Amino acid sequence: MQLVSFSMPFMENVPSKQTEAAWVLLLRAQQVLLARVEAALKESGLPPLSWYDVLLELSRDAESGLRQYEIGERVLLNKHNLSRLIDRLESDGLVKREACDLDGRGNVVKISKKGLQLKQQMWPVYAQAIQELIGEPLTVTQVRSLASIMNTLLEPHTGKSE
Amino acid sequence: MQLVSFSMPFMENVPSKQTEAAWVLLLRAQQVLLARVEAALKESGLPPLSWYDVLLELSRDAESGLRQYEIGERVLLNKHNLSRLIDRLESDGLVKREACDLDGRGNVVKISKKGLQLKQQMWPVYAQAIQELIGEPLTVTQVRSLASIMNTLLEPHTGKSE
DNA sequence: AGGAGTTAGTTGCGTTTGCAACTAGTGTCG
DNA sequence: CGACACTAGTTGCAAACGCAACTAACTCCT
Repeated sequence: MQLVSFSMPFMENVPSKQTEAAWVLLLRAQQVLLARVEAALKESGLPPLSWYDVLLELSRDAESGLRQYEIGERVLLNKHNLSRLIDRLESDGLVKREACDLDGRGNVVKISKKGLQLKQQMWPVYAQAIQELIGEPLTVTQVRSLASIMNTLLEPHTGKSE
Repeated sequence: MQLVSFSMPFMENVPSKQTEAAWVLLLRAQQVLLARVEAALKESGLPPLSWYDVLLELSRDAESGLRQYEIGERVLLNKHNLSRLIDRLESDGLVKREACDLDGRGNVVKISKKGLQLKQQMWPVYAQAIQELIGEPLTVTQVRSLASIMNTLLEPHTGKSE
């Protein structure tokens, strides 16, 4: 068997075994953690995480409200799904769509009293899950390291020089 | 404003700001990365990642095949969805269900020639995406750190002592 | 042996997602 | 102004997912 320990130009795009392993672990861990969070919410009779995400963003601009596309940007949801997610939130009385003066096609979404209540009701459950799943198993250093790595992954250009 | 810098018993379940931030970043990063991988596959006219996952596991036991529940364990997919995922794979001729001698209710799933081909066709696209998304932006140390942290998250009991 | 409980896998149903087509209002540039 | 390109949001349809109910076979226990 031939060992190739030097870097070969035509292999540049192949991930190392370590990289591959890290990816697989990231995939699995996120999958498991997310499932646990969703399970915790459901166990408490609460709606899924995506609802919280939207409510949280809306609560940050409770008076002025947000355009749908703004929510989409913050929550990383495409407009098709968002449109219907807001339908559901609205039909549950958690948010309210209002016509937008400045832009006749769009609308402004505002969170309602009930929406704020639900958000506050979800937070403790969510918070406890985060603490159990991230805060407790990891050291403070690891938490910092995790945040830093995820930041790099989200903005690859701030990463290592090539 | 009152600053609380010492640990208070009744607040144990609340994540620190850092923990919360790390979780949000993890959520977002994984979401973005996964979407990019799926997009890369689709761009090349290839099926979604979940197909690769299953084909990969099956290729590891190509001759003997795997029971469905075994696949489910490895790929972290519940049986409901798995059953239908295998339906799709089978109707595309990528895998084949065979009656199981040892257990009359179950069946053994084996990968086909065509399945192996597809798997090999998907790998370069997948591999390049992993390299671009993980390998390139991160240093070797970060990759190792990422793997270690994800491992800890998957098996909380091997984490820090409390 | 035989009945209770358990496990493997499928199926039906309602919800959610993704994709593409569509409406309607905005902006731009001649 | 008026044609063209663009953006915000909705809707229809097909695929995928989650849940619960179901069949069938295995295990255990007496």
